[in-house]
Amino acid sequence: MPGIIYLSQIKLSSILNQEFFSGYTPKVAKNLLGCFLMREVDGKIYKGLITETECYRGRHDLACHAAKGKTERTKVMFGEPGRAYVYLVYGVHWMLNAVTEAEGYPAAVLIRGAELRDAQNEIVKKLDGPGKLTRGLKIGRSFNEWDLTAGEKLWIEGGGDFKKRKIIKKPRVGVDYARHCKNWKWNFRLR
DNA sequence: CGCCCGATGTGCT
DNA sequence: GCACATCGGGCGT
Repeated sequence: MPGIIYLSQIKLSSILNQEFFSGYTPKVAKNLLGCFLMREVDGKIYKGLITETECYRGRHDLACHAAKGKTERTKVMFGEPGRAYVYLVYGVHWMLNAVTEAEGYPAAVLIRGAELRDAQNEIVKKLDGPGKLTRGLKIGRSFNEWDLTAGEKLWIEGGGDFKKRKIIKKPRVGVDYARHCKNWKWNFRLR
């Protein structure tokens, strides 16, 4: 299992499992802050400390793609938690989401920002924006429906002391069309 | 900082 | 066929 560090039987870092993703989406979105988005490319492992996430939840959420029902594109959001939902916006940018909640309930967390860190945990590059993030980590359509809990190619590991850092809540980005839902403070950012 | 607009897959008509 | 989109880079203020 890649990336797991054990010290005197204490698990310091671990791959997030399906149970983690099966929770209430705003809570999962907040808990993902400070976790590490891991990506393996040609045998090299890259890690990004997640700094910004956004919650999309249920058919009643007009900003959520599932509000328009289950389609070929959105069906993965109705599936099992812990899968990746990857789609294209504006014909240019790939968006990486983690599917959440119980199977059958459509919801996901959009990963909007991360800090690429080296082995010394120093910031190498800021991937501040969902499109920049997928470009920086070479994530594209092939990862749609990817099992993020398997610990291969693309997965997420629990963070350390991130809960001590303050979380800023704001309305979601780019969803002005979503009527009353656009005001919901479901964008979460680490300060 | 704000505005503009490319570039194209998706879903509806 | 066509309107619209979970954006980002570039340029002007």
